[in-house]
Amino acid sequence: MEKHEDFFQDVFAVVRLIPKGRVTNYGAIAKYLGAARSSRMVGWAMNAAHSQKKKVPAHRVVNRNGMLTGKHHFSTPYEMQELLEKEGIEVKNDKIVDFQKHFWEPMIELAI
DNA sequence: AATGTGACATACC
DNA sequence: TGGTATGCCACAT
Repeated sequence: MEKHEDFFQDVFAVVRLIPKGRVTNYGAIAKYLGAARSSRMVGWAMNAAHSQKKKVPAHRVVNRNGMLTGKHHFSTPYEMQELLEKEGIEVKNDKIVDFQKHFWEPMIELAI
């Protein structure tokens, strides 16, 4: 087996697979990658998403509560919410409305 | 090698 | 409801 690529790259790959209008959380991604307890790393990977040449829809990744905790890391705090709303996701009080409804679970969608 | 960090998750008060 | 504490693990210095 080849050695794993950077954990970051795996995270980015999954995030890019998130369909438009869907969202997921850090824990789910971590779990999908086989590192269920590395949810923090997923968030941290997003921090590096900015340096990636390929765009990473980081706005589709929120915390377990559906809260836009990472919005401060965008160009503007509004960008994240606007992007989500543009995709048909309603955001109220920095929190996604009907989060479960829009939730996208890699484990299922990617049919491991 | 050791220490610090973090866009989380969970537990506790 | 919200602050604090702890576990967790990959990465930066």
